[in-house]
Parts: sequence; C-alpha cells; structure tokens
Amino acid sequence: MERSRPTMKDVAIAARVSLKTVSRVVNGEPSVTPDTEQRVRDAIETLGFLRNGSARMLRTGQAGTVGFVVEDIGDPFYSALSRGMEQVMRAHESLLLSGSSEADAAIERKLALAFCERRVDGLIVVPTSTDHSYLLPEMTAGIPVVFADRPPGRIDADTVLTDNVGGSRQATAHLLAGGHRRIGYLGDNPDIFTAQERHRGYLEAMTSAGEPVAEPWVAMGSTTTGKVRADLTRMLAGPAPVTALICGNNRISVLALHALAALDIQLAVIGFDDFEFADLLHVTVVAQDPGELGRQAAELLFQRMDGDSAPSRRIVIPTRLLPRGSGELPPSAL
Amino acid sequence: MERSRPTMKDVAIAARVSLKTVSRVVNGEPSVTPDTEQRVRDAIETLGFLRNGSARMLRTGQAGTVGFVVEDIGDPFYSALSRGMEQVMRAHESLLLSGSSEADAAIERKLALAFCERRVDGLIVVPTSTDHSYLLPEMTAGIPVVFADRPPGRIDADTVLTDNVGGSRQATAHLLAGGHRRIGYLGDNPDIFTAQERHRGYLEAMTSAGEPVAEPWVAMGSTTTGKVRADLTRMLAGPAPVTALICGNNRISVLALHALAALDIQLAVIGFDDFEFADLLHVTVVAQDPGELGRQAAELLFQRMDGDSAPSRRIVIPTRLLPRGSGELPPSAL
DNA sequence: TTGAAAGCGCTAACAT
DNA sequence: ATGTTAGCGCTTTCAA
Repeated sequence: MERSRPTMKDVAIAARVSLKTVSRVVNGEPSVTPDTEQRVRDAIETLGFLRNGSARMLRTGQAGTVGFVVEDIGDPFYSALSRGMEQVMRAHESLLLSGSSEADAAIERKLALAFCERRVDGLIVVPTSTDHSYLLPEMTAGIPVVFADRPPGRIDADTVLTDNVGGSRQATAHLLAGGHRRIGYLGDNPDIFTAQERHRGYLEAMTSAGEPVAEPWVAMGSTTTGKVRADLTRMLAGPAPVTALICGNNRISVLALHALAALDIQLAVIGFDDFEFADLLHVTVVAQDPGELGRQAAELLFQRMDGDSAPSRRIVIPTRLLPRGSGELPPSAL
Repeated sequence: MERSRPTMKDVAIAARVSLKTVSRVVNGEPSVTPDTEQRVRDAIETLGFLRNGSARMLRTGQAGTVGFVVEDIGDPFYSALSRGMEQVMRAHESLLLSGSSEADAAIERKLALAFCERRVDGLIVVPTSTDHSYLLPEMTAGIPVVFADRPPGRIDADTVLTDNVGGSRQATAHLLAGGHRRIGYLGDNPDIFTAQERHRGYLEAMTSAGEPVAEPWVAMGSTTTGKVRADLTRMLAGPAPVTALICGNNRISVLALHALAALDIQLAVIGFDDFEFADLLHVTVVAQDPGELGRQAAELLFQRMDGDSAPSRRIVIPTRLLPRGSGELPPSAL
C-alpha cells in the first residue's frame, strides 16, 4: 500500500519541466510563467508531493527549528513559558523541538546535543545541570543558546530570569507593612538557584527593615507534607511564634495551606508563584510571568540568530504582588 | 569567531583514516581496531565534531522524531498528555517536535504538514479541524498518524480517547445513588466532541434510571462567568430547583464554584476533569488520565512505525470518580 | 579491518 | 524564463 514518496524529480517529469523549475515554484521564486507554474502545481497535487525538509536543510543549513530543553514540560509554569516562546516562534515561522530533562543533568545534556545534532537554529535551555561547558563547541559553531528561568553554569551566555530576590523582598515588605514582624519562610531545596534567591530576598527585606530573624522561622527544603508540618510547628512553638508565612513556591504553598487547615491554624500567607484557583482560595501571591519569560528568551534568541553578537545579556522579568486576602490578614486577627 | 563546523571528512583527515571508518566509529559498527577507534575518538573530541542529523536522515530516511500537534501545550491537560508521550518516546530514543494549533484548523494543518515535510517518523494529533483528509497523502506515503483525545474527521485512523460518556454516566449515577433526582448539567460548547459525549452520558444515566430531565437543568456553552451565573439561576428558580450539579470540564467547574460561592448557594457538585487543588477545595471529580492517554497514543504510534498494519484501532481510557465531599452532599443538607 | 565510489533530495551558481 | 551541474554530509554498497 505504501507508495514511495515522490521527489521533485518525479514532479519535474510529470510536469515536463526541469527539476530546478519545480524548486522555483515550491519556493515561490519569481520568473516562472503562470502556465508552467500551473503545470507544476497540478503535478504536485496529483502526486501528493511534499518537499523533503532534510534535503533542503542539508543544502541551506537552515532548520527552521528551535530546540527547547526543560525540566518538565508537564509543569504548568514551564508549559506557560513554552507557550510564550511559541508565540514568538510562530511569528518567525519556526518550529519547536522540545524535551524534558526530568531534572537530570545527563538527560539535559543528551537532549541539548541531540537537538544540536539536528542542527537547530538555536537552543533555549531551562538548566538543571550546573556545568554547561559541553555546549561551548556548539556555541562556537554558531548555535546561539539562551538560558531561561535559571542561569547557566561555567559558561557565559544570554539569560532571562524572574526577579526572584525582588519578588521575595516585595512579599516580605507587604507583610511588614501590614504590621507583621515575626514572619516565617518556607523555602525549597537550597541548592536550587531560585530557592536561594528568594530566600535572600526575604532576609534582605527583614534586615533592611531592622527586623531580626529568629532561627526557627526559616526552613529550607520543605517539600514534603511531614517536613512542612514539622517546620510550621517549630515556627509556632516557643515565645515568639510567627504571625505570617512566606512560601517559596507554589508546591510549598499548597502543602502549607493543607497543613494549616489540618492544624486549624490561621496565619497571614503569601505564596511565591501564582497557581490555578489561588484566587478562589483567596491566597495572596507574588506572581511570576512565565509567558513573558518565554517570549523574551525567544526574542533574544532570534536576535542572536539574526547575527547580533553583542556581549551576553541578562534580562530580568519583574514580579507582581496580587493581594487576595491571605496576605492582608492583620497580626491582631490571629 | 564562528568556526565552520567540522564534518566527518575533517575528522577522517585529522585521524588519518577514511571517511567510512569515522562513520563506523560514530555509529558503533563493529570491526574497527581499538587503536584506530581511539584515534578517531580523539579527533572527534579535538575538533568538536557532532554528526549532522539532516545528512544522516537524508540517507537513512529515519528522523528519530515524532510530531505532536495540540490545541495548546500550555494547558495542563495537554502538557500532562505530552509528558505521557515523552515517557514512551524516551524509551524509543525519539524526540518530540511539537506545536500548538490554538484551536485553529488552518494552523493545525500547517503544523502537521510542516512536521511531515521534516519527515517525522510519526504524528500524534489532538484535532481541532473536522476534516483530516489533508493527511491522507502523508499516511499513504508511510507516516503513521494517531489521534488523541478527539477522533479525526473524514478519515479513518487510530484514535485514543477518554471514556467521556462513561465518566459522565458515572458522575450522574453517583449523584443519583446519593439521593439526588434533580441534577443540573453545565456543559461546554456543544460543537466540541468531548462536550457532546459528556452531555450524552448524563442524559443516558438519567434516562436509564427513569429520571426525567427538565429543560432548564441543562445548559451548554457555559463558558463565561455571566452565562454560568444565569444558567445556575435558571436551574434554581421555579418549583423544581436542582440539588446537584455536574460541570462538563474543569474550567466550568471553577466558574461554577465561584458563582455558587458568590450567590451563597450550596449544591452537590461533581466536576469532569480533575484539577490542581480540587482536593484542597473538597471537590468531587471524574478524573481523566491524560498521561495514560499520551502513553497509549505513543505506544500505538510506535507499533505502527514498527510496521503493524492492522486495521485502525480505537482505544478508550476509563475515568475514575474521586469522591472528596462536594459530590457526597445529600439533598437533605441543602 | 579498511577504503572508494555512488547517491539520498534538494538548492546555489552558473549557463542558455 | 528555463535548464544543467555540482555538491551539502552522510550511509550504503561493493571492493581491496
């Protein structure tokens, strides 16, 4: 049943023209008589011809494809980022080759190199690995690389980041302005870049407001139900219990909200990262803009692909505080 | 700065062997002396050689790539589906070329054909268009196509679907078993396949239980805040107000929950589709398994790519009812 | 075990 | 306006 695919040559024979004329029609080059053009188009239609992209690419060196390596494309944050990229790519008639690294440095590397082997025109990476020197030969060979959400390791390259420090500072300042002084911080694993930055923003805001931070108020690596519950208990025990809480990412926000509900405790809460239904739950958050992260990364990439060879750039996307109730509870209400 | 990329020929010269020997090493073919192999590997390392995938593909006809056309990769449901596919693809050493159609039939077509032009080994499509005859030449030429989540239009092809009718029937039966008789249904736009199916499941369950369905209880196209609110008001007005509600998808569930909260009305509620934090909100849902949908679609595709040419198959993935409270409210409590 | 030659399907450069 | 030739970088086939 499986007819072998017609090539330009087959079309040329069917239309009684030369191969090059078919190529002209397919590529919309001028200087083809309407009459011949029609003959060629008919032949294309009849045979069901579709140009072979690999052959074309081998000749032109242009893939019309961008590679995207991310931790998990199923994560809403990254799929929103991916969507932002796609908007820009569509405008540039480029397609997306994507793969999830599953937070495994070896997979990240494998994917990135597989994309380079396919000669993508550019690469956008949400890094998991801390050493990207493996990309140096590719970058030298002319494949531009932009890092998104986290900075690269051991190489210098374009990077687009969320203002993690600023967002966290903003959340802390908001709670301080609301009259809170004993503010707890529940962070992600401290070897994650964004976790460090957000933690730092909290500390900076407290310090610059002249507020002390007691040791039991801060817990990093609160990524399980048990750990969150224990950390909260510790924050609330003793003579100086916290009256407010900042959660370092949306997974932690959910765990903390669950735990607070289970323990029947009221606290002012601000989460870093917006999440679906946070509005329904009246949770105040510092929202990132993953779509914008993706758009900016893609824009920058296309600039590089267009030959911009200025020194590497770092773009920082601001966050927005969305007050919804949970972050506006006064300390007196608790 | 931009050195042109080394080819196998360059490597061959540097290692003082023939081009074919380099090819053998790169492809792990046997019958190469350890000594020569080492020389070649050294040259590859030194030059930073990376095989050109297009050239390879042009020769072999194997892309090692699968195309994926979806409505919106940023939608959590589809990104979960995509992740399921990816698991299978990783096992088969294949990469994913993906694109969002934005529910536009023209974009869907353009993306699918762009993938075919790149000679993907197979195609997975979440259809938006209702006419997929444009894929016939490609399928004839040997590119297997599997449709996911919705069936294709005007062609016969492999399809993997959720049991929409069954899930909806299950939700209705659950409410009936809980003592409800006046059950409302808030559905999506009726020209969407899944919306029709779910609506049908509801009607079937009511009918087979011998329960009448009053006209104001059913509303399709409830996709905006205003429409949902109006539909709910209508369901609750009159002599026979509903005591329970089924929401046709998770977007509608959220709108309905918002509206019910705003109107300060209590109803038993079951949503079709699980959503993040539905557990936190105690919302009973009929959960689909998008990951499984993706895995099955990919498995089926790989079978076809491996030469399976049996008649086209239709796989139906069952749903699961997750009782969390909102669907277990007895009518007497309202 | 290794190499030489041909050619995959297309486009670029150069005729006509 | 159309055609001819060469060659992109690799794998396949065949020979040494």
